[in-house]
Order: sequence, then C-alpha cells, then structure tokens
Amino acid sequence: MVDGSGRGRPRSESARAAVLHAVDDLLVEVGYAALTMKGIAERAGVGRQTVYRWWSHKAEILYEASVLDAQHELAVRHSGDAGKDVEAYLGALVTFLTRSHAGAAYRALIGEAQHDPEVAALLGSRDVLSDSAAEVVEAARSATAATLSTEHATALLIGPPFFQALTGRTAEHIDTKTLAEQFLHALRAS
Amino acid sequence: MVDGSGRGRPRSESARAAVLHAVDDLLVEVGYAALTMKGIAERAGVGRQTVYRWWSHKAEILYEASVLDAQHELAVRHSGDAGKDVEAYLGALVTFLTRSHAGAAYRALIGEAQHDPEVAALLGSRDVLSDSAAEVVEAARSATAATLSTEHATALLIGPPFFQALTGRTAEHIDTKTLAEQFLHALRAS
Amino acid sequence: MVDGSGRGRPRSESARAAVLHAVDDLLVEVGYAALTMKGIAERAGVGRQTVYRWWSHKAEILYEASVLDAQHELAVRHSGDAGKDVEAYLGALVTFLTRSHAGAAYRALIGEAQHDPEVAALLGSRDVLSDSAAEVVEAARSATAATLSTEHATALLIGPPFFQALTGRTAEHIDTKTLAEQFLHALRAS
Amino acid sequence: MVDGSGRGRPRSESARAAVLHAVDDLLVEVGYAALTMKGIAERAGVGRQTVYRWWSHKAEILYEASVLDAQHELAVRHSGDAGKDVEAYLGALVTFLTRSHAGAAYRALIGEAQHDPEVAALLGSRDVLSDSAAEVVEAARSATAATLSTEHATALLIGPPFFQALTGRTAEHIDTKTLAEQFLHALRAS
DNA sequence: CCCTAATCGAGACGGTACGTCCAGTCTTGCA
DNA sequence: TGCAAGACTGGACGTACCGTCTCGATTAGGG
Repeated sequence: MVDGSGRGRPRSESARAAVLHAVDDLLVEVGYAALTMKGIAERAGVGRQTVYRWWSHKAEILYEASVLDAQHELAVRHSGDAGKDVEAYLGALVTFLTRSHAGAAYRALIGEAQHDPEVAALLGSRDVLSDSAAEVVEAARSATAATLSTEHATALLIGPPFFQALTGRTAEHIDTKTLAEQFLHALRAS
Repeated sequence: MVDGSGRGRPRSESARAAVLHAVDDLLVEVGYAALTMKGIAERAGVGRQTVYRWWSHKAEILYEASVLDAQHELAVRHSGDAGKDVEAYLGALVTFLTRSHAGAAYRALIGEAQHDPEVAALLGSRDVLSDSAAEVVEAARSATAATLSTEHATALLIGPPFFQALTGRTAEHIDTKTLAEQFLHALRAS
Repeated sequence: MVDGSGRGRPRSESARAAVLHAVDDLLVEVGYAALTMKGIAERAGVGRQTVYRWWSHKAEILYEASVLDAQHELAVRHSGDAGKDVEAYLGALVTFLTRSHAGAAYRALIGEAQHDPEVAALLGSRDVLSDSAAEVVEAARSATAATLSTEHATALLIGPPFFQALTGRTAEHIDTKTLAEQFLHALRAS
Repeated sequence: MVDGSGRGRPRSESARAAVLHAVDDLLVEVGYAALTMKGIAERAGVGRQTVYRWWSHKAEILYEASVLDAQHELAVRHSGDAGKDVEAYLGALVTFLTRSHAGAAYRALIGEAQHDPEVAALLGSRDVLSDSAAEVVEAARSATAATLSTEHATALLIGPPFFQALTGRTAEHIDTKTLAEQFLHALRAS
C-alpha cells in the first residue's frame, strides 16, 4: 500500500482509466473549451467527487492522459547521422503539433498555462517537448562542437515550428528540411 | 454617417473606451481566467448588453484593447545595420512577451486560440508578432541575400524566444544577442 | 388645438391607432404574459418612446384598446320582460368572458389588477362589467321591487359566471338560464 | 425512500421550507409583480438552481406556500343550522379574500392564471375555494332539497363576494348576511 | 466474522457567469 | 415639437458548471 494505512477501500484503477479515457475522447469530440469536469465524470461513468479526489483541474487530467502518448509520438530512433536525426525529429514534431490528438492536448495545455499560473506550474520548467528533443539536441551539439546551453539549443530547434503551429499554420506550411539545415548551421556558428 | 443609416442613437464612444480600459485593467488585476464579461461590464460602468452588442468574446475585446499597444511596443527604429536591428527587435520582443501587459494579453489570446477556433480565426493568418517583425526580416533578408519565404524567416526569428516565453522562461533566460547572430547565420546559409 | 400650445408636431392619430391595433393582435397571438412594450411598438411600426409618451403600462393600452369592444359586446336590447333581459345579458356575459377576444383582454386586466395596484386603480371603482349590467339590474330591481343597492344586485348577477369563468370553466359548464331565474328569486326575497 | 431510488443526496427539507417562507414574506413585502425567482432564492439563502429544481414558476411556489393556510383560514365549524353556517362561511371567505395574506396569494394566482395557461392548469378544475365551500354547500343543499349540481351551487355562493373582491371592493362593501339569505333563497327556488 | 475506514456512484447543495430579453430613458436626423 | 430608429444602463430570465456535501452501497484490512 502506498498510503499511510492500508485500511479502507483502495482506489479504483478502473475509475482512473475511465476518466483518462473520457478526457481523451471528449477533447477530440467537443474541444478543450467545452471540456468540463462534470462532462468528464459523466462520460467516464464515475462520480464527480471521484474525479476531484484525484485531480484538481481538467488540465491535470489532460496532462496525465496525454503525456505518455506525446512521449511516444515524439520518440525518434538514432541513425548516427545528426542531420537525418534532426530532420526526422522536426517531422515528428510538426506532425505532433498539427495533426495528433496528443498534440492538440499539448497545445491546449500550453494555452491554459497562459491563463492560469497553476497550470503553468504543472507544466513545470522542463516541458514534454524539451524532453523529447534532448537526445537529438545532444547529438547535434556534439556533431557541431557547439557550446550553447541545452535550453538555448532546444529553443532554436523547437521554436520555429512551435511558433508556426500555435499561430495557426498547418503542416504544409512548415519546411522541416530547411529548418533542420538552418538549425545545424546556427549551432556551428556559435 | 459611417454606418448604414444615420438614424437612431449613435454608438457611445465613451462606453467603448470604458470597456477597453476595463479589460486592460482587469487582465492585470485578476488574470485572463478570472476575466468575465460580467466583470468587464461592471468595471466599465456599462450595461452587459452594450458589451455583447459590439463584441462577441472577451478575446475580441482584449484583441482590440491590446493590439495597438503591442504594435507600439514592438516598433523598432532602423539603424541601417541589420545585426543591430535584429538584436534590438529581439530585445523588444522578449520584453514584450515576458514583462509587458500588452504581451500578457497577447499570450492569453494565443492561449485561447488553442482552445477556441473562433479566437484562432480572429487572430488570423498574420499575427501581430509577424507584422511587427516584417521590416526587420526584410532588412535581414536583403543583407544576407537569403531566398527564404518571409514567413519562414519570421518563424526563424520569432520562434525561439516565443517558445521560451510560452513555456514559462523569463527574460533572463533568453539570450537575445546570440539568437540574433544565429538568425543571421541561418539566413546566410540558405 | 386641444393642448396648451399649438406649437410643435401634433400627436399622430395613425400611430395611436396602430398601437391599439397591435395590442389587440398580439394579445390573441402571444397572450398577455408575452405581451411587451417593445413588441407592441415593433408590431405597430412605431417608436418605443411614442408608446411611453401616451401610455404608462401595457394594461393601459389594453384597456383603451378593448373597452369599446367590451361595451359593444355586452350591450343587450330591452324587451320589457325582465326575465328575458336577464337571461340574454347572462348569455352575452358568458360568451364575452369565455370566448371573446375583448373578454380575454378584460380577464387579463382583472388578473393584472390583482398583481399591481396601479392597474387596480386604472380599472377603478366601476368596472366595465358593472356598467354593462346597470340597465338590466335596474329593470330587474323595479320588476321585483327589491331594495338592494345597485352594487349588491350587480354582484349577485355577475358574480357566479364571473367566478366560473375565472376559475377555468368554459361556457358549456355555465347554466345561464337557471342563473337568471335564481337571480330574480334572490331579488324578490329581499 | 420516497423517490425513485435512494441514491444521491436527499432533498434538503430546510431549503424547501426556506423557499416557501421567503415567498410568503416577499409577497407581503413587495407584491406579486415584484416577486422574482432570483429574489426568492436570495431571500431564502438558497441557490437559484435549487428553486428551479423543484418548482417551475413563482406561481407554483406560491401555490404550495399558501394552499394550506388558505384551507385553514376557510375551514368553518358546523353548527347544524345551515343559515348560520353559510353566513359564517361567507364571513370567512370575505376576510380571506380582502384581508388575509393567503387570500392575497390566492388572488395573485387567479390573476396569473388569466395570463398563463400553465398556471391555469396548476389551479386545476377544482380550486381551493370550491373545496373549502363543499361542506357548507352540501349542508345547504340538503336543507333546501335543491337539485342543483354542486358546482353550480358553489358558484352561486362564492361568485358574488369573489367578484366584488377581485374588482377592488373591500370587506365593508360586502354584505355577507344578505348574501347568505339570498343564497338559500336561490337554492330553494330550484 | 464483524468492525472500521476509505472509496465508489449518484445527485442535491450554495454560488456565479453565461448570453438573452425587456424595461424605461436617451440621443440622433427627419418631417 | 413629434416621430422612428436604435443605443444606453439596469436587471431578471433560465441554464450550465463549479466545487462541496451527503446519501447508500461496496470493498478492503485488522481484531
């Protein structure tokens, strides 16, 4: 038992799964703005209190429901060639941000973080995107002998497509091949 | 007369100004999440219907209230030196995104656009940031003889600090001097 | 000129008629509860202020619009035979209260008078029904040599069908022939 | 359990009582026209939704709040003497209609029923007054061997003071003693 | 095998914003 | 000055969701 005393009825794992599933479904069906705690509980066939017992915000549920998907979708295999890895990563990133359900959840969370400091704190200092880019960035850095901070390099890589996705551009507008080249050039210059 | 017919009581300019002013104030005082149409109307000393008559969403009011400020804060004088201009612009951009009230409004709107397609449509295909960068980008492009699209170049310039600001970094974490150099390097490489 | 000064544009008789007409129509179409000053003005093709300039309440307009119709519908010719006159009057009264548009207006006004003292004052001490019964009551009184007050006799005549109509009974439930006989009996007894 | 299933939080009896009490108070204080669902909820210290959950209209609340009082105020003890019983009943009726708070509520409801068919349906085919008169009417009918329908006899009894009260007369104008005699005369004649 | 305790679904609770509607007033230009 | 038009402040409407609460029922350990 993880809590202080093992007494009392244990948490229902099926209820937890039903809630996470319901959030995923509802986000796609009605969008983040129309996503409500009430709606989530009803869709999950779960009491309202049960939701509040384990999560504080819809953002928290959404985070838990989508972060694993996000990590999975953004994982790229190493090829040994930094250029190819960067390009592959950028392709996965753009697909994630503009086409994926998990990406829609991520954008919604970033959006909510601009409104609510509590959500901003939830997303924390290292976000999912930065984490996903860590290996690619490290490989690119050693290939170019750049001395930049990881965070700066990450921003250079993620920033441009992130900006384009959040200001409404679709995948077709984003030239990941050129972005990959320019990213490596920029690293080499520093 | 500017509207269809000169008949009927004309729109009250003072009511319009009071609403825009109230939104500005309330955004700072209570934050976007706690900003309500009811609260705006009451703070402005204006009937609720008067707000709805001219604006559909709080995002629409906020847009009208902050876009001029944003344009003003992001305007940079030309120096003839593309490097200095880019650096100056990035400095202004980071200050705008992380410290300015108008920037907080802008971030809130970008956030809301991730939740609500109607707000996404309001922000449209060319956002305030892209517009503000247009001259600097053009100057940098002619200085480097780059052949990139304006939009791509703009994303290259704005993207990195935009990503950092929206994922919670403060101005101190953002190295605009290096970003400026890297931006010009990237342009030259293409 | 009938008012103090002949200066300025005189009252528009067509506007007055349009308002009264609109009230009559709307009462039938939407019922008293959904009858609004705004709706009346729009239906009449008249400015809102014009309505308020000449009438204070919708009850006041309705009163002016329906009182003539009421008087007309309740007028009964004398036959010389008090019994026949009473019965004819009661028949007209029941038709008025349960089937006529003017009667619906009258019931609505009586209803409103129970809610609003100002409307109660408008209907005054002698209502349309009492007035309409005056001649019949007088004839019956002289035929029976009764010494009752006019008001008491009127209540005796009008009260029973009035009660039945206002508590939802239709014309079929009201036996005017028997009521007429009983009214005369009651008069004779006093 | 009295409702369908025993699940969920049971209805709060204190909230129900507070609402009924608030309606009673507010009717006296502000009158029926100024009686609002919002005002009732606030006065009762109850959420607005709680009111709407159990009642559809202010008329429905008022009905529930006043019908017991009405029945109580209109109950008359039997004396064995039909004449005395009728006179006592008419006295109680006139006091109820012209002086009592419950009577004001009843008049307001009758008034509203003239405006709104839903309220008319609520008051139904047998109203409180008719019910209260049932015993007296039955006694009078057997004392006079009258063959009238109960409803007709009830209208004869209640109608005259009902008409006088609803057209603004006060108790002083209503001669219950004479009305009682005339009612019995009318019964005997049929 | 009960006892204690925490969870579960359900749904009512007090509150509050929503967006709409109407009241009654006002400010235009035209007649 | 009256008039149609229509914007103004103000406030009730009925709905929806918030986060909390109180039910009966369920499901585990510990005595």
